[in-house]
Amino acid sequence: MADSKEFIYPEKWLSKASTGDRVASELRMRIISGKIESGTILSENKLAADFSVSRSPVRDALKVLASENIIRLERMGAVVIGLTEKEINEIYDVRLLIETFVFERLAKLDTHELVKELNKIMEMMKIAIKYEDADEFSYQDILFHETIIRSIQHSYVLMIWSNLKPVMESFILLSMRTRFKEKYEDLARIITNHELYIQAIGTKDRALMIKSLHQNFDDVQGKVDDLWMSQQMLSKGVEQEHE
Amino acid sequence: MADSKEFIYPEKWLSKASTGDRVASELRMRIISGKIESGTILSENKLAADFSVSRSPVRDALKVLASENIIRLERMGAVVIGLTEKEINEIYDVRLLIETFVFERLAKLDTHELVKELNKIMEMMKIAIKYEDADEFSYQDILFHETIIRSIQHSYVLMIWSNLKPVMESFILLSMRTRFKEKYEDLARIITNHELYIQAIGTKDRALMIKSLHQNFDDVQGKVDDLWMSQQMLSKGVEQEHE
DNA sequence: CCAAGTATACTTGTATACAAGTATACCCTT
DNA sequence: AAGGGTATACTTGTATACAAGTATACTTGG
Repeated sequence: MADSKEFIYPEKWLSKASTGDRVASELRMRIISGKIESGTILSENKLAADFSVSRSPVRDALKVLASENIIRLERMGAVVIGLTEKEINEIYDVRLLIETFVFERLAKLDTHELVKELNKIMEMMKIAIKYEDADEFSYQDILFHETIIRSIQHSYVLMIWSNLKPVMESFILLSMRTRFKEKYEDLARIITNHELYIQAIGTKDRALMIKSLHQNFDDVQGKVDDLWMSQQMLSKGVEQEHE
Repeated sequence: MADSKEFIYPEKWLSKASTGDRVASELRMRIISGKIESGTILSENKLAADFSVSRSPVRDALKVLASENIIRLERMGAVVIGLTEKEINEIYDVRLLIETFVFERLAKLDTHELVKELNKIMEMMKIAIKYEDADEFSYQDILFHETIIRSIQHSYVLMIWSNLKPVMESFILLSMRTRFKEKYEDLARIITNHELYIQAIGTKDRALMIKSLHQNFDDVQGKVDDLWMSQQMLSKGVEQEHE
């Protein structure tokens, strides 16, 4: 899978991944970042040639991306859907839905171990900030939420998360990379929000949980939108003057 | 894909399906019905031989079933998970989650067309009962809920439904087939519940909606359990005397 | 008889080949 | 010149071939 274009998905996250997974991850990033524009028609043969692999892993990748709702498989070619503001809002609807569900379950469980685990992740996130490692920060951020969701051991809620995760991951990865460069001060607030979330879980304070959840979302959503749009503009070849 | 064993998934639902889809549908039915026991290890080669197809469609099928959480892909072979009572409860958790979400959205929309559409489906269901067509009844039942979910045009909620649907479909299909034979009187109550549901949507009466939803679930869940277990027992080779 | 190492018979993942179907473009006829 | 039909260059879906890795079983040495 050697290729001329540089890859934007972290190599280190693909240590044990199959070629199909690699193609899927990279395509996903290119679609979500806007490098591949919404509406584009992807051909299995063309992609196989681009990535220097056979059609088999490409087919696998397209199936995966279709199940994530960022492309649509049609008779002739796969049509790129991408992430518009509408889709981003929808994703957060679903996250809100499952995370509140998870919280209700957690209220009935012993959350001691979970809180400990989450605190560990927080430490990791802080170190990632210190060393300006946007990818690592994103990884831990995703892991944070996944840890919470896994803790209730609900296979079908976990299934929803698994379907959402790759898109979330790409989205967060891209926005964090931008923030680490342009809005470094945002990160402190993200940390604070997560700490509120942990506190809510520890004390089983529903009101606090809802608050931190919304704050988290508003933060990510509202503030990110600008970064987001600017990044998509950027990728569409609109050159920015200010060096 | 000619085979000695008879298929339990309705042929007519596969009119335009690929071989991979056919294999997936049939395997799903066999797993959920208990014909293939939980814990069984499936091999791509063996399945390909069983269904008289190549490995390609079998691979596709296994990937689909894995995404539905009824098998688990491992290093050597795919392990059948199946549907225990735990999974069934979890599925209904998720249905409750998304259907209540959908209802909240519907409260803000004009539901006139939707109600009309749902009434049409109800008529179909009644006719299916009249002609004792369990498969058609199941089809319309699934369609009923899918129509409601589709109506709010939320692609990511629809995605959740799409992931859940095949398993739901198989489950409902199996339990309806049993009911049409053994508990024919249940069907009238199902109709009543659905009519309540339509009424709730028409009047946007949340309390009524919750009530009919729960009634529907309690009905399907509580009462079906016996049928269910008996059916699974049956398939495990426990021969019943009473002809 | 037991242990260790090798050989074998599996497994999955990727590549390639082939068949069937579809849209496009070109050519021929009117 | 315009319309219809055919040819072609695509597309996807399935089958087969091959490579790399893993568990099991057997054999061989102690």
